[in-house]
Amino acid sequence: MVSRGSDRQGGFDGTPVADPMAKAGFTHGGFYNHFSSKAALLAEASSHGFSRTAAAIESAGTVEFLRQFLSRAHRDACDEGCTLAGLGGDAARRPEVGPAFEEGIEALLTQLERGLPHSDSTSDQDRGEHAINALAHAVGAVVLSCACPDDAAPADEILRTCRVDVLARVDHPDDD
Amino acid sequence: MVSRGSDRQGGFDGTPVADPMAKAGFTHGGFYNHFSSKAALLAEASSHGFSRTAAAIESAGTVEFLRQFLSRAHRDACDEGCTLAGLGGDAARRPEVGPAFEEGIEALLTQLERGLPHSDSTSDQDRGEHAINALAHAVGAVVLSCACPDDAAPADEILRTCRVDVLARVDHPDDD
DNA sequence: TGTACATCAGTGAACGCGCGTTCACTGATGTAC
DNA sequence: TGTACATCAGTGAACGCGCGTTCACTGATGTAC
Repeated sequence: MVSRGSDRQGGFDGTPVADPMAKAGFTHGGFYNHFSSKAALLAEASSHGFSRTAAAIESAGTVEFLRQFLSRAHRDACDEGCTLAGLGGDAARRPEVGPAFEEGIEALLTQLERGLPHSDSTSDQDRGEHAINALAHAVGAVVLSCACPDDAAPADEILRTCRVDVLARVDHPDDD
Repeated sequence: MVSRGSDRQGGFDGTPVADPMAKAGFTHGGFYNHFSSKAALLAEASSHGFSRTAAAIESAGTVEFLRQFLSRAHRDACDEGCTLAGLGGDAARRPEVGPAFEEGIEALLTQLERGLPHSDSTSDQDRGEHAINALAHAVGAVVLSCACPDDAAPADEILRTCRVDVLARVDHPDDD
């Protein structure tokens, strides 16, 4: 199994502003030419992350998006890439990102609701519930899987089991 | 809706060791009589948290535990109490807590697997998968709900929808 | 085309603060005799 | 019972470091004339 990063520290508090600046090829001094504060960067990164997720759903399709979301590759890249993975983390605690998250989650649910396969007889309410359940199930799987240490057996099993279940329910939406 | 804490900061990095010491009625100087480092406190708190969760399942029963887990009261108290809520957060990133999490999650899954209602014909594998799916779905629901700002509509709806679904599937384990 | 000036992204040194950690000290408790 | 001593939890001042933020400065780019 691929290691998910040798130094697992990171996170918002664990990442100095100098880091992203250095990665962009600059020194940290210029940071405040672009953001009013470190928290502002988090807010911007959050809504940008939601936009990218929305674009990914749009281009790959809802079902395929869920499949990729529940892949090992996505989980392993989660620390850097996935906005949703930060949901349970410090992001959710910071008031500055509240609007980005509210908007992002709501848009995400709407998009899933539209994109999920449904029979014609499915009510709007059921569609909404399916979207919520699929998203929560998928997010929980990734979060749980990420929480397991790299070499622990459950990490992959959780992901695999939930991928099978989420996709099965999405493909057969009218079982109860 | 009850506010989930006026200052949402907190988290591991956002909580000085002086805080828990003060809450216990001491000054921060004595901290190192009890823990070798701040990280050691996190590790101890994690495994203690898992123990409490295990005890809660034991005393309330699996189904009732899930119901409470997916209640507003539990979500609102999550910042302080729930170990699982920290899963997606900084806890998962710190190597020191790896063992506590691996052990805790595995024990939790075993306990759920044993406690979930099943018909006699259910295979061991299916039982295991049901436990994983229920846990991931429940964790994802709480994490998502926590990530929504206090007054946002989806916060409660996510919780309610997932509670209904998780409990329904747990009560009728043999639908597919 | 050339000169003067404004703008502004980027630099890197410095400031200041929060907080993890250390440490000399105090005072209470227990034990030996 | 009284005395001397060890132990040890707790105190609070101090240390040191990381890092968010500021700031004077540089150099490039654009514009007016």
